[in-house]
Amino acid sequence: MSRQLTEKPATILDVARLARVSKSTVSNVIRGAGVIAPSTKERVRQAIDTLGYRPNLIARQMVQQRTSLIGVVIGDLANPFYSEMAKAVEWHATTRGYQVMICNTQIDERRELASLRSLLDYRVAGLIMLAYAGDAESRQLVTEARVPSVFVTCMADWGDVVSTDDEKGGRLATEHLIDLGHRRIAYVGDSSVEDAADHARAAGYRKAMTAAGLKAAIQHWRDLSLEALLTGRPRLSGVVSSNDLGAIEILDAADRLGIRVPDDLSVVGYDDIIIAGLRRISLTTIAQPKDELARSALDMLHARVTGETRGKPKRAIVECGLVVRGTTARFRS
Amino acid sequence: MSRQLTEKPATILDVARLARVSKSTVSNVIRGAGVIAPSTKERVRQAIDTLGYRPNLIARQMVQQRTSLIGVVIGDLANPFYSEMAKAVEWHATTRGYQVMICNTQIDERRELASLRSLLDYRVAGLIMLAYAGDAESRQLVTEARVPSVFVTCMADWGDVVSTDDEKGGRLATEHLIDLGHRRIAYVGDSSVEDAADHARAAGYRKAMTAAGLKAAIQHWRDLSLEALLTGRPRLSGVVSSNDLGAIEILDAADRLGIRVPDDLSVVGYDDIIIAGLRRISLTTIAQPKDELARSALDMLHARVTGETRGKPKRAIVECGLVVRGTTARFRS
DNA sequence: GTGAAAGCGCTAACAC
DNA sequence: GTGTTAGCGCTTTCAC
Repeated sequence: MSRQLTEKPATILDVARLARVSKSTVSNVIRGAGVIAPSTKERVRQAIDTLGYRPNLIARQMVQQRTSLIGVVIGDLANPFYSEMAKAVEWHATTRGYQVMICNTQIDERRELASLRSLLDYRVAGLIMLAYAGDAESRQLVTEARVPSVFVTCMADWGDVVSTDDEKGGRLATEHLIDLGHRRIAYVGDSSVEDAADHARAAGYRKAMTAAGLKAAIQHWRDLSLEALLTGRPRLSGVVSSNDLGAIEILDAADRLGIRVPDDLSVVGYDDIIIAGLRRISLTTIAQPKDELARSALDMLHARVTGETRGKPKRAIVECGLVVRGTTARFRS
Repeated sequence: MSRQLTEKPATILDVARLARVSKSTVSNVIRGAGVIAPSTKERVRQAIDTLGYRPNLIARQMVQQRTSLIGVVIGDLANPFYSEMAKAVEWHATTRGYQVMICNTQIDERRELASLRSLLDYRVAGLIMLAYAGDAESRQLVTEARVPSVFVTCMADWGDVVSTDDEKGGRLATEHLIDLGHRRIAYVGDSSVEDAADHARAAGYRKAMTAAGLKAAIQHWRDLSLEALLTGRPRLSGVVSSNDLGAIEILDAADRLGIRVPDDLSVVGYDDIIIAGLRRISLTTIAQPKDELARSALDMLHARVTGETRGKPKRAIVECGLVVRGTTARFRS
């Protein structure tokens, strides 16, 4: 442990010299390969210890022609849904012996492209896409590099996908409001949610509305005055938001406009981010099981990386469920 | 761009062959080194394009004996303060040409040690510590590896430090309450805040209290019944929390106990995480300028990595400030 | 201006 | 059981 502090890290050759063996022998004991005489094994161990030697992963991966790096592409780290997912992904990746490289893209095509390029330049073994802006160039880049990719909570036809059943989630949220007696219910989409997921949730909403003989009204933040939505006539009594952050903004707007939640307005979110459970927010929402999404994503990716899975993109669906809290209540005219 | 999809990524040799030059020449045009005849330069460019060639960074960094990797050690990615900081750090790192490797430690010494080991095995050029459990073995590991480290919002005497003036922050928060007429004010520390920072904030609180002739009461979550704290006699009328998340928990507890904020109780947080600004939370707090902390940290680290700075650990302080929102009000008996 | 050659730290055949 | 050897893909002298 008492290497000179002025030296550069010890190499396998330093260890070999000190232990009076060849570097292959050192390599063998490190990797537990072949059969080595207990005495030499011990000598090597000693040498490794006194030098504080640690194998250079860059060098190892260079010769092995594969890295244990996983690129994680994220929409917005400051968005709790993404950061909570990132945490779960990091955990499951580390558990399987991978190291993650996280890139934050703000769902901007240029940044996504730059991130992907950088990740591929490092020869990542695989990609976890927590957000995908859907750029054609991105697609070409990744498919040409033949790097296994799994899309979590977002979609692409050229990689594995793991998500919850978004249509079911949208339906669940809507049916909850319908069951509570609401009739005028709007759906509000958000750009921070990937398009396909947003559409699926909206489709679930529409189905539930139609099945109940109600008129669907699908809105989008992009072209929406929250005030007009909430104060228009006839009065809305329920809102389904495509994500929790949007729902919380609706809560804010309602507070500002003197609309009481849940007395005058019921709101359902989507994601179940941690803060949705705060007493001050207490948001009814559709829970996405983040740990399971991440676990599943890493299982799929790992299977691709090892070659265990090959061929056509696969798809995994994990269950979502309604969590009833304080922002929804029975309709009162 | 039309490489066979079954091939492995093109190497510099493939480009050299196609352009009918040596690989050194290709290397030179890639790196813009030396003087190359425009015609050959063009041929090489063409070859690079048709092959979709991208230099293998692993190989490059192997020969250059240094990486452009930065290890980022985080306490808890699901904690908004950390994830907001992580976002800022990622941004500033990317901007300077680094790629980040994020490790989430839950401020657990064993996980921190494992993360650090992994990061060092990848030969990261530098380390940004957003949290530091303070393990002695961690310290030895990193100092022996001679990897520049900067501690952000946490402390160690063996690396550069960038933080806000925590004592001032604690003082500001406390003085705000005193100015509002509060007399019985408690300070509540939290384990998710690094010890040194927590202590400095508590010290600021104590100074302000003492200066006003008031009695300081420093508590810690670890050994605290929130109910006892809030309902004990004589009644507390102000609380300074060492972080926003803790402050929000106090808000929750107050709501639960029927204590009105800010009418019966004023609460000040620390960090100014995004959700503190939500109308439903509207937390008065001490703002840590996250972008500036991150920028400063990366400047310091970059200067170390390039050798521009050397020698004793440096220290940078960025300003913090009070943000008054809705959880504090004038004292009424 | 361009190329030949050495070598970064390691693994993996393949000899001995 | 252990050592020799040939690279992995790149940069970097140093000749020509």
